[in-house]
Amino acid sequence: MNTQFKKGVLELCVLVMAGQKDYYGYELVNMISDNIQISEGTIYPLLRRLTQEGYFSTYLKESNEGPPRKYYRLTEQGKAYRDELVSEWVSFSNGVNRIMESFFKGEDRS
Amino acid sequence: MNTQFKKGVLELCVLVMAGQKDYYGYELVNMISDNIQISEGTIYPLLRRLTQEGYFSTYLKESNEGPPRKYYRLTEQGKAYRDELVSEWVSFSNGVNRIMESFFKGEDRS
DNA sequence: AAAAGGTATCGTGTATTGCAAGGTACTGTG
DNA sequence: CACAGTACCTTGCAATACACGATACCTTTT
Repeated sequence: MNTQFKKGVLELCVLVMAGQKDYYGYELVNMISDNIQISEGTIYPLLRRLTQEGYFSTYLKESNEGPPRKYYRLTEQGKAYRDELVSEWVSFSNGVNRIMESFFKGEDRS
Repeated sequence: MNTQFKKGVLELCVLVMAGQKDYYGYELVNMISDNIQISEGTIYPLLRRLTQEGYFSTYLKESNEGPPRKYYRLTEQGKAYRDELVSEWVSFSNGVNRIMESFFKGEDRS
């Protein structure tokens, strides 16, 4: 899997997912890796950065299956940033699709 | 515009576009920037790298509107790489869409 | 209680790549 | 000649995914 495709998009995914309800890190890792090939070492630094930037608040909660889990809650600032990112993503992916479509017309890529 | 979204995707766009017919650099810059905000400083180094990696062959052609144009032709190796990238992009963007869709259900993002 | 295995988090260093900024040079017009 | 438009190129910086490793807790087994 091309690692470059993931740049910025994983941030978008995390923000969108955490906008629905609070998740803990390991849970996000597993949910994302069901759809995209990623490793833990990618998500944890990302969550830390987004928290430092004020987009997440965190709290700990005990678990009966292991150590306490750190939950991530999207702040108001985080919601605004998420909406901005989503909007940019829609605009960008539309641009890419326009390019791809017009150049695949009548092309069989044999 | 989030610069991170573009990582890897511009390479994909250039390869797909040049797969149809030969283009010169300035032409590619203008065509892409009609759909996505980019600058020359992004595309020229990209074309040079892809040429060094054997995905493009180049030739010069005189122009009556300015200096000679350097045309880029996709090699067989380039076509194989392009097809691989396209396949990975389809797989990746489907994964992202699955995540986005499932988390925007019933979400009004007020 | 010691060992093993799964759960959960965090930090460091590296490689890739988009971009701003700047430079070179050719052609045709005023 | 000056200027605008065309066309190409290079350097240095910033962002960030990932590999790798470390820490630590819990439950079950021996």
